[in-house]
Amino acid sequence: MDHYLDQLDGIFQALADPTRRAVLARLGKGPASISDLAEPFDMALPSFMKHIHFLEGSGLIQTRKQGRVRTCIIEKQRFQAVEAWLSQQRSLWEGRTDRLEQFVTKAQAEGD
Amino acid sequence: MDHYLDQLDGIFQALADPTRRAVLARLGKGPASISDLAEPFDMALPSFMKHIHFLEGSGLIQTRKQGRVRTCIIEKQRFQAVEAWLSQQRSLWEGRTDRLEQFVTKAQAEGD
DNA sequence: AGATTACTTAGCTTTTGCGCTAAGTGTTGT
DNA sequence: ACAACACTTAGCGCAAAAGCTAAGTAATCT
Repeated sequence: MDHYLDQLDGIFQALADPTRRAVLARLGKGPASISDLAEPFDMALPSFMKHIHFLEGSGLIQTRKQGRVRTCIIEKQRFQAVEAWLSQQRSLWEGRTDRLEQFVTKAQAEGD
Repeated sequence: MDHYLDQLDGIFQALADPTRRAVLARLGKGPASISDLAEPFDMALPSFMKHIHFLEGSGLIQTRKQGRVRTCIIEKQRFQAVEAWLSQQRSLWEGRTDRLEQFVTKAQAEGD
């Protein structure tokens, strides 16, 4: 299950930017096109696109182009890497070694 | 409760570096001095100190100097900002608006 | 066909992150 | 007193992040 903790650098880095977190919040409600996502931000489109690419590179979103429109969707499973890391960290405070395993097992059972 | 989500930039940025996550993992087991913390890393001390300062600046650790030794401890409450954000994000997927509040209330009740 | 739309690519600038060395400060051990 | 220890400060260099403008491509509309 090590792979849960593998790409944390990129994930946390992606989450460190408020524009990108806002995009994730928007995508949490459902898919959206680049234009729709970019609209609230006072930013040139190429600049905004870099955030989208960063999010896609970290695996937190997926995108697909149909015609001239690229649609973005959130990748919920990716957030489990963060939850797993938090859980592992917590297990250290609590002096347990079984919590990460519990979390992962539970998450899988829930089909999340 | 907005303050839970306020300093996420710094917190996520702090977590985006493997050296810093390793330091947090070490501190999860208990306090340690700068020298102790630095020992496993093949890095000049001033470079390592920057990581410590970053962690302290983000509020994830606290430090105190006694004599010539600076001791670091982890700030567990700070991790709640991450949990709160995750919980909020999840509430979007699930179309609820009450989950963050539930989480914060529960965390406080546990005195965590 | 031609115009408009929705990105996309290329390239530039500024700021920040992360490493280094060299030298400095204050504390503790002998 | 002096040496050793545990940071601390100052400053440098390189790479990546985060913004911009200008120009390009492909799809869709009229």
